[in-house]
Amino acid sequence: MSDNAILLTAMAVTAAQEPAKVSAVDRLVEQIRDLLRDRALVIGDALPTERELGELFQASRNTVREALQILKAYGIVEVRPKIGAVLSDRHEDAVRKLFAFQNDISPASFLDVQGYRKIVEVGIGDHIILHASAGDLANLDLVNSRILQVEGVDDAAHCDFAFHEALVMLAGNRTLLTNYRLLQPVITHIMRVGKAKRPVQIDTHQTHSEIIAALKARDRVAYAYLISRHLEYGLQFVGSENTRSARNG
Amino acid sequence: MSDNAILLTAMAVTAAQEPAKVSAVDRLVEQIRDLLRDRALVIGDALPTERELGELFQASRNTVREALQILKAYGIVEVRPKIGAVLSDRHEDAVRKLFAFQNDISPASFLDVQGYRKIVEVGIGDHIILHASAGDLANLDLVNSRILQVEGVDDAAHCDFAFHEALVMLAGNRTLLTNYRLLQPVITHIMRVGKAKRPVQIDTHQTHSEIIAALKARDRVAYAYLISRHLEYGLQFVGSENTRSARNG
DNA sequence: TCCTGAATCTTGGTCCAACAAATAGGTGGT
DNA sequence: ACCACCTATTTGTTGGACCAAGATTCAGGA
Repeated sequence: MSDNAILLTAMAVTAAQEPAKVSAVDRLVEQIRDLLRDRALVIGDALPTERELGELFQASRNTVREALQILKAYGIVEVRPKIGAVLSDRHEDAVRKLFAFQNDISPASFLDVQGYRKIVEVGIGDHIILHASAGDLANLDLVNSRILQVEGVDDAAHCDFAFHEALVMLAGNRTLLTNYRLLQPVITHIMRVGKAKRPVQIDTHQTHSEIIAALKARDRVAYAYLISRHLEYGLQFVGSENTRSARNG
Repeated sequence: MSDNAILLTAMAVTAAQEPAKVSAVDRLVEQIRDLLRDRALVIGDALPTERELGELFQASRNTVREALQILKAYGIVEVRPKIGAVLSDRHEDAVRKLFAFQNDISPASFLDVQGYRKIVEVGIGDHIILHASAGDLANLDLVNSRILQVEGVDDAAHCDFAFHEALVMLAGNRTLLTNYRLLQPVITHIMRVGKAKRPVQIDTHQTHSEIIAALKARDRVAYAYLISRHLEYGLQFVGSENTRSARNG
């Protein structure tokens, strides 16, 4: 139940040193979060109206609105006209958006992200080989087959990502999966750039198939080799790509 | 009826295609971001005052303030009384805070996070062994030695984390390091819980030393074994640990 | 001239009142 | 029972007001 409470307490302790001088807006953010917890609201439930919140916590409606903007930026609530603020499940989207914000995409970060993927996707090989069921691997085939059925560069990139995401899923670690998904905008962007140079759906599908085959054969050396080569292969197409148009969305 | 349905659908489609209806606050957020880019401001530079921004973009000061709250939540700007909004480098902190928000801490996620660390910290072994200089490894010794000089559980946990962070740093991948740091609150919390049961600074220092020795010997098998055992060792102390709540004020 | 300290001015923090826009929910007609 | 309309409520946005704190200015003394 109060797992969040534990975390919040820990965060508050680490972020101590604050001499009690806190703005009304920040106070309201905390109070509204407490309200959510106390009332045990679930996704979709509505908060009190802005005026009610203001009266409840002795604050002006403007202050309430500023607090709600923060909660909204955090993906905790969505505000709809006439309805008011409702509890949202957009945390992960908010985190992803915010994370992508800092990654101003440059050729250097292309290399860096691919290096990250290499560490992760090679590293999970052992776990997949030891724990993945035949059904899991068949599902990989299914996900991989989708890339043959799409046309645009955009869809192909998403299918490509879906395959690698499915791989990471098989590692059976939620933390890793969450972190990997954070990079989705960057990774799909890399894939788009690569596929824009030359449409290689069939090649991609073939390479993915070989990777799946290595997993089915429980051949960890082959898997590590194939996935490494696969990730390095994509790099040659993102050489000196000008990506000044890094808009998030 | 079907006519109406078709009409409504068409309207919905056109409305969806056309996101021209955007709130003034969101528009301001974009405009201010454009302003930052156009003026090529650097960290510490000040934005125009709230009143000037309002006049510049034809918006009320309250609207400007709501936009600034969002930018502040994103860690892009910090607002200091009398100075105004200044460009901030707290973006990573904002991401970390937001990320920690969604990750509840439960025994299950303790296990999960340790599993993540195992994948990552084992996975980077090869790179460290291949690329780390003698100076890098000497620096590891230095970081490790600090754990002997602190007393409290809190400081010990931070030193412990600093060592593992230094390890990840040696992987030479910024993306990985950023992701690893996202978990800092959770990881240090795990460490605190473990160390609270029994203070083991000397043991920790000894184990870290053995890990460094394996790296110095460029022995990848020994490294993988030692780091795995080290991470698994910590798990036995976080069995059913919860009750540390006690809400702060 | 240079330093100092007080007066002043600017700026963010908060609140209030008002209006516009949107829509949930009721109301009445068919 | 269904549908179009109306109303009241709620968010969206604006302009203005005041306060406290800090930056700026400026006068006066060494």
